[in-house]
Amino acid sequence: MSRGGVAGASPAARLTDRAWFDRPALEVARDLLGARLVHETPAGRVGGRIVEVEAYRGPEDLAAHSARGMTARNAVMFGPPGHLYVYLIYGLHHCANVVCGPGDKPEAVLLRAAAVDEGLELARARRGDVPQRRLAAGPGNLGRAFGFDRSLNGTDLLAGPVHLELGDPAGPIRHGARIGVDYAGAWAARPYRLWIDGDPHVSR
DNA sequence: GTCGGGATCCTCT
DNA sequence: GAGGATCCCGACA
Repeated sequence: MSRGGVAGASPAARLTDRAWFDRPALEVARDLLGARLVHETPAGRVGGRIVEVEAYRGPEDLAAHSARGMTARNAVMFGPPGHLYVYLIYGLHHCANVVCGPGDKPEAVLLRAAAVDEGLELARARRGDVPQRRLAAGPGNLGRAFGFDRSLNGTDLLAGPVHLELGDPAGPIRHGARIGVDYAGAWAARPYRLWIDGDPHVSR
């Protein structure tokens, strides 16, 4: 049942199985809850447990960037799974997605919130003086706390500076409508936002 | 070349 | 709860 939890004495192993990402976004989203996200830079490491995500389905999902076909911006979504798709939103915030599958299907999981438990000083230097629970609450804040920018777009999660360590969620998983995608009609109401119930690090 | 909108966040009221 | 910040990207002429 365990997917390699982080609670044990030995440190969690880096996820290096490409096939793990080669699944529908909803499956990957569920398994990302409780996993750790780590970004290593010359300035240091920032790591944290993922507590909130949103799944974006293939091109039929009108809320997904892949809905209008491949462009220079979203090309990473159409590439192999297990890569990072980073884009700038509102000219201010970098949002990070995990590209998944299955196969060539351009699905992805938006990382919305994490509980930072490593590199707190570095994360605070990037975010300013905010409570620990808010360091990476919301996709824009998460991107800033982890030091994500467009130079990381297309990064291989199996070999690059950003990687994942699987773990189990510390509470029940809840589902709800995605945020900020009202333009997508009925797709906006689908319960593709997943979070760990009761976790104080969730964005809303 | 120009224009308009966006998977957000923070501050102020 | 409302509105501004801020700029890349895509659509269109």
